[in-house]
Amino acid sequence: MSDFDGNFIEMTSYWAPPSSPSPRTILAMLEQTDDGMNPISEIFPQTNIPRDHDTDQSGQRSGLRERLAARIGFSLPTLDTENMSPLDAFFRSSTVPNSPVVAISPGFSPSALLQSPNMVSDSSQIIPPSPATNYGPPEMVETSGEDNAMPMVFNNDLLYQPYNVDLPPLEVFDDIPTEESFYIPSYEPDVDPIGTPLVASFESELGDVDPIGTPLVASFESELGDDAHIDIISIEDSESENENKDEDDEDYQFDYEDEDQDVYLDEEEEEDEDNVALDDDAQPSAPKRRRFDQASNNIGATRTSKTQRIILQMETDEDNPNDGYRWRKYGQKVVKGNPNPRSYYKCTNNECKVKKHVERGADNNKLVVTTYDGIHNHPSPPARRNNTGGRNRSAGTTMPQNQMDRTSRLARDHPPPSRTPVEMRPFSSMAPQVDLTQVYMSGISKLPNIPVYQLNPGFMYRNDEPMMNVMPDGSDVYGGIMNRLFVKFGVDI
DNA sequence: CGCGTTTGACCCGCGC
DNA sequence: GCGCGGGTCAAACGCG
Repeated sequence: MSDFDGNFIEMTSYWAPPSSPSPRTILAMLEQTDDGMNPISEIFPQTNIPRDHDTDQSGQRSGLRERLAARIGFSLPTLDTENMSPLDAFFRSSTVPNSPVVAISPGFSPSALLQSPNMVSDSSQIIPPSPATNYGPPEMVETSGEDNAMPMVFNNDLLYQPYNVDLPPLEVFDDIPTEESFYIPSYEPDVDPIGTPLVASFESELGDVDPIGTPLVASFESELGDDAHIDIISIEDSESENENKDEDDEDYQFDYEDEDQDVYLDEEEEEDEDNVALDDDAQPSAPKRRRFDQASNNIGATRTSKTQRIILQMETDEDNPNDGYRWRKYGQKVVKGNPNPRSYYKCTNNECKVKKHVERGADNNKLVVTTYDGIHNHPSPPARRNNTGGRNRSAGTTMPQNQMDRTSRLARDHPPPSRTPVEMRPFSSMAPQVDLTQVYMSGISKLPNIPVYQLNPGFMYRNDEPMMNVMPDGSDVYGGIMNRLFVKFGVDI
């Protein structure tokens, strides 16, 4: 089965490092009228991505937009990136190519970056990282229009790692490759001035109903407040068990190999074992997982979709970092290879099937590995400040009422870190938080040096009132984009 | 009392 | 077939 039939294509390695365009350049490309989804090759003319299986179309690959238009008979409207302020400012400010440090407005959350995988549905949009963004000293770029701009550090000392994006064979777009693997940079452990390099990996699967979905993660401000910085290793879509199981297994295997090989580059040697555990946990869990929602059903046993899985590793003192959504813990288990228990959470939204599990690294207790499974079909819930009940733990996200007590069990393995109540964090209770959804939607996911980023909590919270700068209509922009992208396709978003 | 956590039992898939 | 291990359930529990 060719990739155009929904099979995966592999593009994991061996690309010729192109020069890196600045975000501005990319944005400019994206803003091109009538061509909001330019093939990456136009942006990265030097891009030379090997295609193992799609030789048939490799020469004629056009942008997603074009192909979609060709397939469905109408043209995809261009995204109005002009209205994406401060995103706009964010990009426009990035006038220095390869700048590892980009000043952005407060309120921007890195979380939206996690939402990008679904958008990268065209292999032609794959943008390999630029070598120019590596091994060089960080540069700071000031935003010209934001008084309260905060630096968002895009790591510049990076190792290339495979960045797998395994996209599902959308029925309507069955001629679109479903898996893409490209490289994103990751931290060089020794050069991180802040702390131990973190690794975050994304695994994504698409839900059948919601090809894109709402932001899986609203924000990670809370983590950022705790010496958190995040690395994104990979984004990949993994088809859940059932149909094409054999093929899935193959895909998994392939991807695992990639990650095993590269993810560990970020980790300390002595943590390899731990990483293996994490990786095992992160990926094969899907196939091993119990039949999906057997009790609840719609998707049920005949689920043909993919579930988006995003795996983040970050350093934070929070056991369950605020990501903007509310979660209910439904289980906890000690998994093999990690003395720290893994906690299982479900999104508290009745109609949302998103789950996540959180665990601390076996060797690094500050390392929190959060695996999101699924895509939220709703926006992040509003803050519940001063709400009835007034339970602190309910403010915006899960904050175990007895977090401190609960973690006492963990304390026997490691001293309890100082934890700041979520509610006391500048962003935590300010949901829905504006995130980088717009960035993602407008193509930032294609930026070579964006997926791996580092946030300096000090900068993040420099402002006492960061939310004042949050883009007030972020959700509208997001919704608008969603509509413009999918409404015409008849996709229920 | 409401809401969320805790925790042991159970389910399920996988590998041997 | 069996054991292992990850994931889930659901009653009990606890906090405000």
